[in-house]
Amino acid sequence: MKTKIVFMGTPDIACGMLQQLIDDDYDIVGVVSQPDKKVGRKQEIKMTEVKQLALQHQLDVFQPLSIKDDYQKIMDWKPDLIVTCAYGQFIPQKLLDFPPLGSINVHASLLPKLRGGAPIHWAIIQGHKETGISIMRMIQRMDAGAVMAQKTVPIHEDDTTGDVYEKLKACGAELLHDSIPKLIDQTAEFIEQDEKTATFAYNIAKEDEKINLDSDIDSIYNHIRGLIPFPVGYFYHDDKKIKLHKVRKKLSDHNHQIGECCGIIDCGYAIAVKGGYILLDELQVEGKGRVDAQSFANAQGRAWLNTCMH
RNA sequence: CGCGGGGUAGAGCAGUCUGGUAGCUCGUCGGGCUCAUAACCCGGAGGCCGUUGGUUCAAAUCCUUCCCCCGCAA
Repeated sequence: MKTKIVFMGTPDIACGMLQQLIDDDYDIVGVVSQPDKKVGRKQEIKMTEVKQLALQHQLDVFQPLSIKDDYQKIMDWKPDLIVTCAYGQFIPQKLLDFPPLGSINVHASLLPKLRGGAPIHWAIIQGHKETGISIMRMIQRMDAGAVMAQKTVPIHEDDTTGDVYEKLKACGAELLHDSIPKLIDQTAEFIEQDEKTATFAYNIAKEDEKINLDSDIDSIYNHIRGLIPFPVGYFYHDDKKIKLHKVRKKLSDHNHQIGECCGIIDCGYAIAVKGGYILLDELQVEGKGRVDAQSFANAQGRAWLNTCMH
């Protein structure tokens, strides 16, 4: 008899895990996701990525506004196991304890480091050289349950959050594929996390997206690439917001002011900072479209030469 | 009716307030210079100035209809 699983997740990365469960042919008795939200200027209703994938496979989808009191339906599905990944709500202990095989979570960091909602972003912003996937038992405290499996993934110097995200999505699916059989045959070993070394990676807040040009070049570069492709970092020119979609860095001595626009260097639009230049390859001025460095330099960037970003 | 910016040559923009010859940088094509070049010089092609209606002798520019793109807020 196939193991009955309820999957709970919301954004795209969770789709990697759900897809793996589908490929591994488990009996997915239901999928739980956050309620659909209105997005964009037109406030159109958008289904969560997990819901879209679930519907493609004719799976039952449940979207409680608050799962705190609204989870009877999940128990009615009678799962043997609950698998979550980036669901977005705290799940009641009663529900976590309900499945015979328990409830596990796939988290994109090497726990106990970077507990929370944005582990990939913060791993890069903080300049980590590696991160990974952890699969652990769910408990009430966020990402604090005993770990049963971990796998490390390297972060290269120029990786963006998008790059690492892709690696972790694949890595997570693989680890999940290997882990569930161990739960089923009771061979899984759970190791408690060391609370003393726990760190946190809370969701990216508005103020986290503002790039501080006064920092050193590595911190700035890490900060920017950690926010690519979403939500994207920015700084200002006068009162215009400049979004940074694609950048490089160039270590170099110079006599420019911090934030000064220096025109095209190595095919990128150069902004002087402590220790070198941030080379913008793709940027976007508030109210305008996304453009490459050369296009920007042809008009706006030319007018801004010798003025400063901040 | 949430607030705001914008639609002008293949790309990025100026010009709009104050109506009167379609402009800049890049690309592209041709020619020149050079040992050579992504450099430099000369020349050319390429525009219903988003759409509808109006005002005017005359509209990219002023008023109006609709469409589309973007930033913010949610």
